[in-house]
Amino acid sequence: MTAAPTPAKRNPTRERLIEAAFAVVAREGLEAASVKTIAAEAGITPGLMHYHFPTKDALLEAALRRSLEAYRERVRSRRAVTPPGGQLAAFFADARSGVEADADFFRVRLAFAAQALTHPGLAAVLRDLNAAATEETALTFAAAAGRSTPNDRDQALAATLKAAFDGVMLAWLNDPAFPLDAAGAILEDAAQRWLAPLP
Amino acid sequence: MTAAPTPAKRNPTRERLIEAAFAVVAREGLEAASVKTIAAEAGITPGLMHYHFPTKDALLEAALRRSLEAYRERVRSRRAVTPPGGQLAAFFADARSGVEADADFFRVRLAFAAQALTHPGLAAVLRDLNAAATEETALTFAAAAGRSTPNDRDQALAATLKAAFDGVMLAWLNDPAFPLDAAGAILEDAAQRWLAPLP
Amino acid sequence: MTAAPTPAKRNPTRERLIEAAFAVVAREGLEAASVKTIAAEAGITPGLMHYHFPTKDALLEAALRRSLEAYRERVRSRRAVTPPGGQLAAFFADARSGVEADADFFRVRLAFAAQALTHPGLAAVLRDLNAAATEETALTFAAAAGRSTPNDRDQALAATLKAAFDGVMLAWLNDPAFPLDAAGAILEDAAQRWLAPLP
Amino acid sequence: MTAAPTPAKRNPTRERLIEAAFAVVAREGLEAASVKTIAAEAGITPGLMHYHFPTKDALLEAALRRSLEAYRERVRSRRAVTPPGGQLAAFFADARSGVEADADFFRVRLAFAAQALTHPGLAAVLRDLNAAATEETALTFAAAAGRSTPNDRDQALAATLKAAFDGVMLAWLNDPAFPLDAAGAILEDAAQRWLAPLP
DNA sequence: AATGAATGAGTATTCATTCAT
DNA sequence: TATGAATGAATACTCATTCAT
Repeated sequence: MTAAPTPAKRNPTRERLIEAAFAVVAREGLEAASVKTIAAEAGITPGLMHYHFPTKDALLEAALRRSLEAYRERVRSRRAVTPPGGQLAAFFADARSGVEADADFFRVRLAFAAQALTHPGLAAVLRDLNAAATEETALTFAAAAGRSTPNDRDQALAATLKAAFDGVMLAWLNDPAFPLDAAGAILEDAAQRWLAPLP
Repeated sequence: MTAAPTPAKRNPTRERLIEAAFAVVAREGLEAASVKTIAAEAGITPGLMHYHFPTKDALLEAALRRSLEAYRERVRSRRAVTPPGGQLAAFFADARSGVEADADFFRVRLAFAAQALTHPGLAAVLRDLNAAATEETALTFAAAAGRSTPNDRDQALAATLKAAFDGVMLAWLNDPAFPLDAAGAILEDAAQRWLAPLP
Repeated sequence: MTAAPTPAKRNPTRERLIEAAFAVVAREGLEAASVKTIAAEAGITPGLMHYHFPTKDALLEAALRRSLEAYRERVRSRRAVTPPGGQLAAFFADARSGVEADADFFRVRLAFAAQALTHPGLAAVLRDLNAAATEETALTFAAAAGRSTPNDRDQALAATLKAAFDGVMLAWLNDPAFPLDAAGAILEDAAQRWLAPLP
Repeated sequence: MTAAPTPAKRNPTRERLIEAAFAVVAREGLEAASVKTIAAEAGITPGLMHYHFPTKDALLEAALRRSLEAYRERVRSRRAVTPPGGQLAAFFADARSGVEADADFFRVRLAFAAQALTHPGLAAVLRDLNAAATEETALTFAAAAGRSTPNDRDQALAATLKAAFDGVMLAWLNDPAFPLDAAGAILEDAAQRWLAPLP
């Protein structure tokens, strides 16, 4: 009895294209992500891209979707292994370590976010996946506050902190001198205060 | 004795080009900001652009610089008219109202921020002007805390809040359902707590 | 003893391809008749086309040949059932009704006629099959004039009327307001006068 | 006092493009009329074509329009110089000589007629210009019959003969052995009979 | 007999830039 | 200052064909 092959094994060229698109956008930006460049990165012919994807934009969207899903998966798996009580600290440690580890991911997301301002289709993808990631984060905060399901405050906090971290990433990507540690501390304070308001 | 003419009067075509570049990027994004489109917006011929600017990128950089200077000027003039004691509240009211009022400015900045990831020249411009804007904001926070010059904590807070607001902008531009009011409250809390830590 | 299978039964895929090519050319024109489109119409894979035909042009030529043979067959069978004396009237009634009934056939022929101007191979096919169809028509005219074999005048009349009807088709296909009835009457007059010149 | 420059002198590149498009379509067919080929024929760069015409189709349409206008002008000027009474004979002599002289023009028209079956825009152009040419021919027939303005029968005859001649052209272009003289005689008979029906 | 993947040449179009006037 | 014409390289995408399976 043979196990079902993974998607990557079932269609290796398609996977290589998605990874190549991600790599090129992360390294050189969306502007440089021509079909020719992506195909070269994937080691294939430009024409073949259009066999696997109807359009260059379809490939880029697939790459964005894939990278955001991977990000969400990382957040989820961290939550699963973190003991109750340390959730909030773990989130921040995580986010801050991710700042350095996942620079490529944020770079790609920034590129798409800028593009999305004028591409409604892309904007919808970003919106959907941001919502999913925010929901994931809200669960973390709810758990930190001892709730099993997030309430409105948890949702708002999750959306705000996610957006704030994105902004911090943007600033840090542009200027490595950005005070990352202080930013983490400030935002962590904000989260704690919001979750447990003073009497 | 004749007064020095304003820059706009001294070289009206150059000014029109800068304004047109800003308008096109704000409305249609960097991708659509071709020389042809910008020239049409300015009411001139594409060829003439190269008389006033050596390259298209030089024009775009000028437009970015101009828009950031305008932003900085707005922040500065607000600080001048705000009575001491209300500085912090004013900053937030201002930033939050600006969220809606200055959407074009943020749109343009986001477009350039994405571009800057792979354009060192642009990145330098953004870095310089971001630093200036942060400095301006730090002065506001210092004043709110009764200091005449900002200390390190003021600087870090200014950098963080500026970045956080940028991220909130990004999220809100992508999804109008973003909880803008809650984000403002959370970040204001963070600022107050940071400026006046509990004993 | 088994009867010989019809061509269509002997090689159904090949037949489907020929019919699909005809359908696509009739509906969307030669320009749109790509291998991909024809294969989709036939419900097969583009690659398979090259198993049944060496090139795309060979398939198109087969489709043209097939459609002209079908047309010739229709003319022949009409002649067989038309009583002597009514041949001429039948030919015109037939041609004029064919104008509306066989629009697809004419559409395809027009497309190929244009193509044939620069494709000697196609031109030869059209020449051969036009000659056969003209011969068929000449027999009709000879019969109408009481001759068992066509003479030169019958041949010339057949060639001319066939060409004239083609031109009328072309005009009518381009502009449905074309006076089809008057054209039929004019050409019928011409035929009668030519077959039975005044003394 | 300088005379206004002719259009050709005022914009020579545009004119060269129109002539080159016509020449390429006449010589090699619409299929081969790529921007690259046309530009090479005109001695310019492909990119420049798009400076003078928004689209390849716009250029081809201009070429078609120009050639049909030239044809109409030829018909008109013949009518002007032909003495009354000889109009009909002149028309046929003319048409038959045109068969050989204007082969390029007919070739181009056939190519466009085939294309027009699936291009509504082109079809409209052909319709308009065919109507104008038919109107011109109807004037010739009316004059031959001693009328100053064409009646319905003149119109129908003009439309029919024009279409019939187009069909004859098509046949003759495909097969030089086509009996052109007989066709001319047959159609001339038809015209005379239609214009002056027997009592 | 049939598929799906791959290629390489070809398509129209856009672009920043140059330059003579 | 300003224009209009011109270039050459780049763009996404299509196509007929090939081939291993």
